[in-house]
Parts: sequence; C-alpha cells; structure tokens
Amino acid sequence: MSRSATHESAPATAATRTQLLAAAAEIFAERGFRNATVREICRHANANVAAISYHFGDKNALYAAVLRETAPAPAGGPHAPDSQATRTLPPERKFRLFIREFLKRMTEKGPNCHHSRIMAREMIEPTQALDDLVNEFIRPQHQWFQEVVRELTGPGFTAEEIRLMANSVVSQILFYKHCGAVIERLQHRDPFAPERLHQLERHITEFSLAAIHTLAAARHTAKPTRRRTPPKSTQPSTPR
Amino acid sequence: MSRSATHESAPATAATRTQLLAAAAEIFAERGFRNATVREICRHANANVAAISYHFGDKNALYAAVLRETAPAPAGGPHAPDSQATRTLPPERKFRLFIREFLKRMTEKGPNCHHSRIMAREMIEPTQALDDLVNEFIRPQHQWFQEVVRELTGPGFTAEEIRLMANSVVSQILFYKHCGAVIERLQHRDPFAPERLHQLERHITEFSLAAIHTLAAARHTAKPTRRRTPPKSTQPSTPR
Amino acid sequence: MSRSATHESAPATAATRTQLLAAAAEIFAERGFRNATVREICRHANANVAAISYHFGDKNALYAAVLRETAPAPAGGPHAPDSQATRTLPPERKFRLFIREFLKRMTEKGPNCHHSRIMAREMIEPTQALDDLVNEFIRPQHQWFQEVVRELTGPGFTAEEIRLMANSVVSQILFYKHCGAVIERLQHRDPFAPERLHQLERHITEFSLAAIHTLAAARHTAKPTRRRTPPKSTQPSTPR
Amino acid sequence: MSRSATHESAPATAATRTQLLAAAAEIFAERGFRNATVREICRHANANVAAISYHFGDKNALYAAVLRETAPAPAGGPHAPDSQATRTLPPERKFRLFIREFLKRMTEKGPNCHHSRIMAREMIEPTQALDDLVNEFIRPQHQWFQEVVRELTGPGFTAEEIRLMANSVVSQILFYKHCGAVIERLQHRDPFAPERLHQLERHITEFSLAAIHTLAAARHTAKPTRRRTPPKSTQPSTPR
DNA sequence: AATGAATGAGCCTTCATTCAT
DNA sequence: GATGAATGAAGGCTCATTCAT
Repeated sequence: MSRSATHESAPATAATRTQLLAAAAEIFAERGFRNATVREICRHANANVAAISYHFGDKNALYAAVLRETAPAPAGGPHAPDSQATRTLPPERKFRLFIREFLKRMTEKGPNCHHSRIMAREMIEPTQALDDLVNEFIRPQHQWFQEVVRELTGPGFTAEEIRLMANSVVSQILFYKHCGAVIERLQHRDPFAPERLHQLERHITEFSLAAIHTLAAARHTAKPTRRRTPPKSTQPSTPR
Repeated sequence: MSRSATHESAPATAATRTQLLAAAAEIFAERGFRNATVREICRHANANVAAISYHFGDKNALYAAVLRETAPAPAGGPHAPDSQATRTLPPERKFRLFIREFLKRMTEKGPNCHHSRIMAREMIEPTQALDDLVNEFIRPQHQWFQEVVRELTGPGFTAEEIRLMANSVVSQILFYKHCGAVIERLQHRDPFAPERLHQLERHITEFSLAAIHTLAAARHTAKPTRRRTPPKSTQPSTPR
Repeated sequence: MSRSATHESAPATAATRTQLLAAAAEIFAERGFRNATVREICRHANANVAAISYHFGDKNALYAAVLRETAPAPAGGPHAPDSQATRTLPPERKFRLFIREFLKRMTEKGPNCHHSRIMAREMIEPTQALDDLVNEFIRPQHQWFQEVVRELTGPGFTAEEIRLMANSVVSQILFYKHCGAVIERLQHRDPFAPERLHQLERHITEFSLAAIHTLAAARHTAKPTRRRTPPKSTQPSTPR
Repeated sequence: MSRSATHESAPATAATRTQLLAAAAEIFAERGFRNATVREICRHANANVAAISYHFGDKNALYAAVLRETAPAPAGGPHAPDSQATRTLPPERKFRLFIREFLKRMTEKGPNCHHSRIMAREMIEPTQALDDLVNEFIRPQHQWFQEVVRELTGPGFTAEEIRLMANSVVSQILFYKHCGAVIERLQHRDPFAPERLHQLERHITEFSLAAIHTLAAARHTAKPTRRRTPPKSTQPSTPR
C-alpha cells in the first residue's frame, strides 16, 4: 500500500531495492522461480530476508517486478517499432537489423541476459506475468516485424501467411536460446560462442531471405494478376 | 500393455507401476520436476506414497523412468533412421515425412504429448536425464535428418552449414511447442489446433525447402565465381 | 498362535528361521535394535520380508528370540556356577579362570561376539528383554563369582563389600568392551588385539588379586579377632 | 545464562537456543541420537521444528553442539590437568580427588548427567562427534591421570603398564554408569544412590590404591630377581 | 527503514507391517 | 509355507512468511 510511496522517499531504500532486483533477476534466470529461494536472493543482495517482504510484498511480487523492471526498453533499440532511425530503411536492411539485434539480445551477458532467460522459462511455464509481457513487449515487435516481412514479400499473402513466415524467422533465433542445453550436448560446444555468432547470424538471415524471396517469387509467378515483385529480386542474398 | 503380460501372476503390480508412470508423466509435464509432488502423482495413480519408493526408488528415478519409458520408439516410425520404408524414398519425400511426423509427435495428445512437454522443460532446465536422452533419441534422429538435408543440397556444403540448415528446419517445429504460451496470448488461439495443423505443416515444409533449394542453387552456380544464383533455379518446390 | 507349531513340522522352515536368527544377531549387534532394518536382516538371511512376521511375529519378538537363543550356555563353561570341573579348584585358580573365560567371551568372534555386543547395548539402552537376561545369565554368574571372591578374602567382609570387589574385577573386563571406541581413538589400536590379550588378562588378574589380597590382609590385621588369613598369603601374585 | 547477556537486544533468541540445547541433551541422553526426534526436542523446548535448522543447521549439528556445549569444563575442576590447586598436592591426594570428582560427575543430576549418558552411548555406538571429544576432553584427562599413577608407582613401569593401571581405575567408575541398568536389576536399587556414594568412592579408592601400591612394591623389591613382594610393604593405604 | 528470530506448512523418504496370492 | 506388492505413519529437512524489536 504505502510501498511505492516509501521507496521514493529514501535513497538508501532504493539502493537495497535495486540490489534486490538485480540479485533476483540473476537467480530467477539461473534457477527458475520455484527453485530460487528468497534467502539466496537476499544473500546476493546483501539484504535481510524480510527486505523482500518490505519492498515487494512477497516472492511473487518480486518476480513480477523483475520481469517488469529488467525488461529491455520497448522503444529505443534499432529494432523497435517506433524507431525513427529504422522507419525509412529498405525492408531487407530492417530485416537484417532485426535478426542481428534479436540475436544480440539473446546472447549478450548482463541483466538483459537474465531477462531473456526468464522469458524462456515463462514460455514453458507461464505465470500471470506473461500476459502483460506479451502485450507490452512481444506483440508490438512481432507486428512490426510482420510488416517488414510483408514489405519483403509484396502483396498477395494473407495475414496468416505473413505471420507464419515471421514465426519461421524468429523461431530460428529462439531455437538456440531454448534448446541450448541440447545443442551443447549434441555438439559439445556453446551454440552462442562469440566466434560462431557471426556465422549464425548470417545463416539465419540468408536462409530466411532465401525462403521468403523464393516463396514470394513463386506466388507472384503463379498468380500473374497480383504480381508486383520482379523475378530478378528473388536472388536470395547479396553478399554484404 | 505388454508389461502386465510378463507378470501374469501379479497383474495388480504392473497396474500400479503403469498407473504411476502415467500419472507421473502427466504431472511432470504439467508442473515440472520440482513443482510436481509425489503425493499428487500417487493420488492420481490411486497408489500410496511409498509405492514410488518400492517401484522406482525415489522421485528422481521415477522421473528417469518416465523419460525412458514414455519416449517415442526411436526406430519404428517413418521418420526413424533405420526405417525400411523410408530408406529408398527420394530425399524430398523423406524431408516432408520428417516434418509431418515431427509435428504430429509435438501435437498429439496422450503420453507422447507429456514426453515432448517434459523435453521442452529439460531444455530450459536440464537434469541429469537429458544426457542419456540426447544420446539415445535426439542425436540419431538429428544425424539422420542432416543426411536428408545433404541429399537435398547436394555436395559443396560443410558439415557446419548442413547442421545449421537442419537446425533451421527443426526450430520452426519446436517453436510452436516451446512458445505455445506466447502464441496463444498473441493470437488468442491454439497454435496446434487440428484445423490449422495442415497449414502449419505445409508452411514449414515449403518455407524450408524454398530456402534449402535456393541456397543450394546459389552455391552450385556461384561456386566458380562468388555465389550467385540464377533466377531460374530458385523455384524450389512446386506446391503439391 | 500356530507359529511354534508350524516351525516344528517343516525342516525348510527351521532353516529359514535359523538363518533369520543368525542374520538378526549380526545386524542387531552391528547397528542396534532401532537402526537395524528388517529388510536388511531378511536380505542377509535370503528370506522374504514377511518371513519375520511369520516366524516371530514382529521385529521386537525377533530381537527377544535373538537374545534368548544366541545366549551362551549358562552352564557348561569352566566359569559356570555349576561346573563340576571348577567346584573343587582352589579359589585363586577359579578367579583366574573366570577372568580368562570372561575376557575370551568378550573378545571372541562369531555368534557369541554378537551376543556380547548386544548385551553392551542393552546395558546402555535396556529393553524388556534385559530383565530375563539378568535373571537367567548374569545373576547366577555374578553370585558364583562373589563366592569366589569371598573365598579369597576370607571372612570379615560384608556382602556389600564383597559385591563391590567383584564389581571392580568385572568392570575392568567390561571396560574394554564398552569403551572400545574410545580406546581405539586414544591409542589408535584395537584394545582386544590378540597379541595384547594375554597381557591384558595378566594385568587384570594381578591388579585385582593384589587389591583383594591386600585389602584382606589389612582387614585381618586391623581386626585381630576375626583374622584367618595369614599375612604370607597376601603376596599378590605368584608368577604362573 | 551468560549467553543471553551477550545478546542483550534479543533475549528471546538465546532463550530458544538454550532451551533447545537443554531439551536436546535430555532427549539424546534418554533415547540416543537416532531414536530422538527433532519434533520431541522442539516440543520440550517450546520451539518450532524449524528452530533447529535455524540455530544449528540440522539434527547432527545440534547433537554436536550438545556434546560440545554441555561438556564439563576440561580445565577448571580440581581434577583438571592445569589446575593450580592440584599441581602441588601429593600424588595420593590427587588420586583420591580424581576419583571423587569423576564419580561426582558421573552421578550428579542436571546437564552434566546428560553428557555422561550421551558419552556412554557414544562408546557403544560412536558417531563422528566422538573423535573430537576424545581429543579435547578425554585424552588430556587420561594423560594427566596416568602421570598421577606413575607418581604413585615410582619408576620401573612401562607406559603400557601405567596405562593399564589407569584403565583399571577408571573402569571401576564407568562401570556404574555403563552397567547401571544391570546393577539396578541385580540389586534392585540405584547404584548411584546418594547414601551409597561415599561407600562406593571409598571402595574404588582403597581397592585401586591397594593394587597399585602392592604392584609397585612387588616390582621394586623383585626387580633384581623375579618380582617378589615382601609382606611388610603390602599395606598400601590406611583407611581414613 | 531494517533486522534477527521464529513459525507452520509441506516436501521426500524410510520403515515395519499386512494383504492377496 | 512363502512371496511380492502395497500401506500408513512418522521422520528430517526446507521454505516463504511474519513477528518483535
């Protein structure tokens, strides 16, 4: 009740609160919600066990706060829907940028790393917090990316077809996040190792652009009436 | 089923064991290993808590037994590496079959449904059981599928490139399993709804074949110079 | 109810019963009553868990049977009260024999070893079985030994004084049984090692005889009226 | 008592910890480590089951704490090795004091009573805690007492012989602790009844001194020939 | 604003026992 | 006469939470 009021008034409190959030993000990402213990979080944050109760109410509220406050800024990055910088780029540039930024977010270390790992867990075992996250962060980006895909394909595709293509692109990125444990065991190496990252990014981009361009060309060839894209542009990828 | 036959004298025994396995599969899939309680499993199986200790040893061993005994037969289905039926098929047929069978396994209800959900959890939060599963089930199928992809591409690709393509195909299927919760919230409908399944299967197949054929054509044409794809060869697969 | 009747009629049953007793003696001696599990006993005896219920009723009854049936024959050894062989020996010979036999019983391996270890536990943590054991085995031997001590001291000592002396002798033997764990840690060697046994036996004998003879001499010197033992006999020990 | 003084701000804390220790000592002494339940201990201490986890870690740590914190002060009593008061006393006075103090410790009621009962159990069924106890408490006192015995005997005895004599003395005291259950059943009275304690103390002292003096006299006289004791020197100690 | 202590519910496991063959 | 399966009662321990300061 008086919670939000109190943490604004005192800077010392805010420090504890921030440390608590950082520690919770790290431990929730590493262990999951249930396996994480408030004691371990408080130990990492150099805080008392009761601090969580004081600042957030209980463990659930702390988790919700972590998801809310450590989420990457929805508007700001180059991949963001409203970004001034990206709005005027050609679609293929936007497409490449999206993949690069998405991959970077999946692989970077630090607090955002925690967020993406927590998100991976949320997808397997959703909590109430997922609803808000989908609406606030995922849906806008997903729709923005679908528009990019539509720019690439040109007209002649249903919304469902566009969505499926966008999913096919995104899935290739998330795969390495969600199935990292299996890939490590299959290949005995980190799928996100920095030296492989560039190769991975290029593969996903070329693979996806090849598919999209080819499907678009086929569609327009088969339906001459609605065709807009010339066959020449179906060349899958120009070396950067 | 064939289990109770081996213990003709004590059908009640096998029944309890089987019920325990079924209940455990369901609850492990629903709640995860840690959140699942042996009490709930036993309640579902109409058995005493000590029955788990008697039949399996402890909760960990029960979990391992669930993963082992509810796993889909690695050899037997049409997508299996050793299948007589598939060995002589043309690669594109094998490719289409693999996607169809894989999707079917991800979406079907029943014990296999539980297995794939548990696997999804294992990938996020691996336990000791994952090592064996990777070696026994995942690795053989993954290698078989990579050979199919290589048949499609023809020579000229490194093992790493083949693996990346195979991953890109598989990832599109797993996406709907791992991110089902998000997709439901995005689109407000079940991504695996039976009426959409056929569309989903066709999309993943066409998208992937388009990409693979196009990349292969580009590689073979551009080989002498620097990877340049002639427009004609980009028509990868004609819709069935 | 029909229990004792059944085990007489079938030899196969008696074999199981005997194996059960032997295994129980070993494990009760090693682990104590509570720490011993019926499963381990049955495993050692190559019997089913329900066999104990069948042959003895329950774990308590099995324990009582072990104490009863593995007890050393109360009459038979040279130290036994009723032994023909010992009745006519001079008291010092009987005294030396008692110590030797008692020590031997404490140290020997085999089933009797189990009995003495169980007895040691009974003294620390008595069960209902101890009452019978005291009356049947300990009391007769204790009284017989007190008479030996009285023969050594001659008259002039109260029953209480004789009992205290007998206790002082017996205690020196039991000490190495009851405090073996401490002695092992103090001296880093087995107090009952065969090569030390002879030295131990001689020490206890000489120490005790020196005390008894000296006390007797002092008593008789101090009370000339009741003296019977000549001072000469107070020499503590003649080398054997 | 002095514990709560150190935590002036939270007297309730120390109180719970102390109550827990007292209750644990009592119940461990009465039932043994395994048979004692944390629930019963907490009930006696008017504390919650989790209090043991909080204050000590687990049942094992609580047991170790009981052994450590209820142990009699190794230095401080008159029988202690470093005691100023005893260092200059004649050996026979020290010897008598040792027996008196040892007996008193064995028989007194209260927390020390629990400690000696627990020690008796440790000797029968050692736990890891015994190692430390032997090194910290038993070994120093045992060595101090051996030196007293050597002062009584004079030179001419091996370390092993001295140790055996010391053991013979100590064993007479421990006997009434370790075999109390049997003695009660044999004599139908408490061996440590206060009215008998003085008699018991005098007996052990006189018995042991008689033996040691007599053996010493025999050794010194017989040294050149073969250990023969002159009658005169056998009068070891005149009754007080 | 923050802390150390205390709480009670719930978890997995073990055990002696009994039942149905 | 003997067995494998099943039972229910505790037992030790962990955890999120709350209380009194």
